[in-house]
Amino acid sequence: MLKRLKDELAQCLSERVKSLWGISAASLPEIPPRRELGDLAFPIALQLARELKRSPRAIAEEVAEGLELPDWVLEVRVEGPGFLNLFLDRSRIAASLLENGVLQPLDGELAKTIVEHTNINPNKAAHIGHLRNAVLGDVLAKTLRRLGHPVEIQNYIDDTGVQLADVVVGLMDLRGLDLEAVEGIPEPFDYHCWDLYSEVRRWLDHDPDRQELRRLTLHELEAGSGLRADIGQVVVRRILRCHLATMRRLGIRYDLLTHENAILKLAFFDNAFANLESSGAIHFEKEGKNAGCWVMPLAGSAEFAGLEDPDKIIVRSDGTVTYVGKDIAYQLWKLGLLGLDFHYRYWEEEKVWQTVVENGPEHPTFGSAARVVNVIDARQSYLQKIVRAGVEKIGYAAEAERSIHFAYEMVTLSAAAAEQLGVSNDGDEAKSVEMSGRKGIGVKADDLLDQLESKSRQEITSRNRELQGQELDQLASQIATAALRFLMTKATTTRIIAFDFDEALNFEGESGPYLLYSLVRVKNIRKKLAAAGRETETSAAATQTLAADLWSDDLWDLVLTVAQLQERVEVAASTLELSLLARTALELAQGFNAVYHRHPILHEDDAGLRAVRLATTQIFELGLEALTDLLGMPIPDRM
RNA sequence: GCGGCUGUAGCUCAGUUGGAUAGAGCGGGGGCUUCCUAAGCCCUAGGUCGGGGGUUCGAAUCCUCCCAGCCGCACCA
Repeated sequence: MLKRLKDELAQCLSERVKSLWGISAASLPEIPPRRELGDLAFPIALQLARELKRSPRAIAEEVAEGLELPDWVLEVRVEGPGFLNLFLDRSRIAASLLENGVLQPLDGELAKTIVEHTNINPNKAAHIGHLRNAVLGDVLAKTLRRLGHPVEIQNYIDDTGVQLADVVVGLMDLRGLDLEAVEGIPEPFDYHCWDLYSEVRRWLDHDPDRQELRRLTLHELEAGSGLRADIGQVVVRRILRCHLATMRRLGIRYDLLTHENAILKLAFFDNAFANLESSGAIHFEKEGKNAGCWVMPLAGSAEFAGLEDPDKIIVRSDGTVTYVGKDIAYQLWKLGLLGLDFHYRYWEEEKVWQTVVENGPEHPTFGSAARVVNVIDARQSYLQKIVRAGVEKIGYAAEAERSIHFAYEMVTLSAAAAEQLGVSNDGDEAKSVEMSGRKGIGVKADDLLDQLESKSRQEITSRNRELQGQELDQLASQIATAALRFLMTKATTTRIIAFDFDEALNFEGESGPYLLYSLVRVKNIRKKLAAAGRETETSAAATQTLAADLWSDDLWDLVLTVAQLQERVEVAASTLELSLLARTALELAQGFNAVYHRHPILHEDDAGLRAVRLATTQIFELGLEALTDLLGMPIPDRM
């Protein structure tokens, strides 16, 4: 809501400047650092000082003199070097937040967005690096939906790749298991494969002749027939079930699982190839080191300046298609430009749609989005750029523009975490260590969640000794989920997270539990007020009539932050910087906890003070609940 | 070599389009519980914003040159 007020004020000011000096000037307000300076600050006089060759303060004075402003601005002052500061009608703004809510969908009909995330290779347990991807993707999807975008969430399953092939080789050739034996491996199957994968990698490296087994397996996986393909299918199904269960612990779900084998079987690439060839995006190389390949030239585009090899191979000399080639075809499908569709089947046990090769039953429409956001870590920026360039070269410049790579930095293990896991970091005491599925180095997602739940349980029982059983389990799970999701979202996307056990398991300070705790406090206040027979809330109408001096700066600060929520959520969604949501949530909780100690409600006898504190508490709750909802943090009833 | 990211308190990090006294958490020191849950609050110490130069009324933020670290630049994904 504040945004509309800001725009209106900016308009007033620019008209004022125009009438005074005939200059067009636009100035957006900032929030002054301290509340006694005002609620909104326009630096317009500072910007004009040069042009008008006058002191900023004098300009500001002149603008302020006789300035007509909307009636919810109570006072205008010139402050500091020449800021034009405004004081707002606190009761009115608070009332408006209670009346209209704190977060509205955007205006107009919005086009469909596909958010693709998680994309874990189905050959081992998920680790905490995968969690960063899934949490960011999920928070983005939730945020877009809340803003009114239709969103389809996809999870891409590479069920024909080398990683899967290696595990199949491990099961069959290293362990000597048949189909039935693989089915019989006890849970947790993903943990079993985690160990097997690193073991088979060593086994393969040990004797180069064994590479032939991998090649054979890969071939069968791609063809989709043979015992190796059958065992591969079992592995994919079992691992996928583990991954979906892990993600469900975090409240993460998908609309569609897209399987690579369907892309191959349905010959998606053939269509894409025809487009790539006829548009001249790729050509057949007759000589040189890429002889026999179909390549996409990248030279000439500034984006790819300075590459050693300016040509990207799309079809190999043996006729097989590279990852990038398949991904271009898939991206075209997502944008509705391929002219082919998958078949679909509903996976009953997992309650999710997945792509299949044969004609399936009635299904919802998938794909064909106006915008596609691929959540993939920053190491793959180069490949994502090529995919985008491919779409563009075919002639879909606008669609390429709406193919967005949501890049984020990876999760590594802090030096301390590496040491606790017994992983070497090359003798450098302070160095963090990259995780590696191939080497079996990493913290498994379920292990971390278990630890977080155990810690939560311990904290809860130390305060609520009577709690046990299902209720305790649920609270512990909620708190663990919140802790983890907050941990993954509070970091800015450009920063590598060096995962540390102590930090992750710390429930104090800048943590998910800290946020939840402040909301639980609000619930408790309401319970106690009800028990004492007092009003449990202040209505919007009553808030509007509260005397201005009841709003102390600390209460008002909280309201003002909530008033900025809409703008911040919109910025977070459009810039893909979701840490802004987490930071704002933290700012609210910190503000509230301070207010909580200074301004008791239950034990305050003055009705006016009780009303204004209660109104502030309600507004805080609206704000923080909106944010925790976007962050996917469940709110426990007690802690 | 080319491209991307990073460098801010002992540690982990925020810092909106250049603005008012550079902030938070952890850790350190000190305090707060007959009163809505101490997963909390308050006080305190701690800074050459990697370095030099420049633009500006004003620079952590923009430009430029250095220095350091991480990532990427396959007929792997």
